[in-house]
Amino acid sequence: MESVFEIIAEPNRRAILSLLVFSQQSVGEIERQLRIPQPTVSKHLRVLREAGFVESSVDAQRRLYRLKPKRLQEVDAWLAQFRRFWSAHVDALERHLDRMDRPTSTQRKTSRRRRRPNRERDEGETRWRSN
Amino acid sequence: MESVFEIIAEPNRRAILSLLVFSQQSVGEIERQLRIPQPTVSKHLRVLREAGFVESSVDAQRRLYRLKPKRLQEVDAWLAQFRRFWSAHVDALERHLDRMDRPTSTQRKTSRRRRRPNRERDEGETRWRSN
DNA sequence: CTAGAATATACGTGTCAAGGCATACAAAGC
DNA sequence: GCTTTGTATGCCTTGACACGTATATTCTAG
Repeated sequence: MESVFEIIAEPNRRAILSLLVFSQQSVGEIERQLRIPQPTVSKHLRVLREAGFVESSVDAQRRLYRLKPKRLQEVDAWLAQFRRFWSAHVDALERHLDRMDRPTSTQRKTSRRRRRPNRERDEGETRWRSN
Repeated sequence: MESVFEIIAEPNRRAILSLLVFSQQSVGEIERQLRIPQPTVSKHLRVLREAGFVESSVDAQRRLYRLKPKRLQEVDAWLAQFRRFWSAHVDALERHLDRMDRPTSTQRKTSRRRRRPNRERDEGETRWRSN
């Protein structure tokens, strides 16, 4: 469980991180807000701390945990490689919509655009180059 | 294994996604580039497809897989809540550096700034408000 | 010094998913 | 038809890891 992604795969850990975005919190506060048993909270905090997502300060018997940005930025960095793709994809979608027949008024007469082979949706496969 | 984060927690799956950013690929091509046994590749592709990360087209006996942006954008959306925090944190760091003694030339004489209680590094806790 | 509050850790258990291997399925080419 | 190529699936084992419960640790207060 070293990788950033395995760490944030756990829903409770993500919840904890989301909590800490606002301000530092003690274990008990986290426990109460998220309704998670205390040992579970402590274990997740340990994982998060050892992974460098959070750090803690001692305040009497309390421990205050707060966010550290570095590791989450790693996720952001990994995601970066796909951003180019997104914009390209959005452009393609727009071009596609532009090519589509609009069911609005002032409809063109016979200008049927060339149909794409066949478009079956979601989870389906698209037959492509079967020539 | 429904959540976006569990899906991308698997290193091979992340590798596959990174590959597909450039262009669509057949199972065999992925297998050869990543040096992963073919059944493993197929299983991961199945997971990715059912989760909506990729889609496939049939090309003769090949299947060409390509990226779909939506799910990865969900990760980006989750990450968004932390971006505010990052900039705030960077600002704080800058202010901190400004307050620090610079070990450069034209050094002040005895102006030792107040030491923070004790600062033990990495994984350590910071003693805070123990008064 | 004792009681209690806040947090951490240990241990046992169940679940789930990844990987290896064999095999099934499908289309192509001869 | 049969063989080859490309891909999917089934079964089994193994290893993480999350959780619950109990207990240890540490600090405070009185």
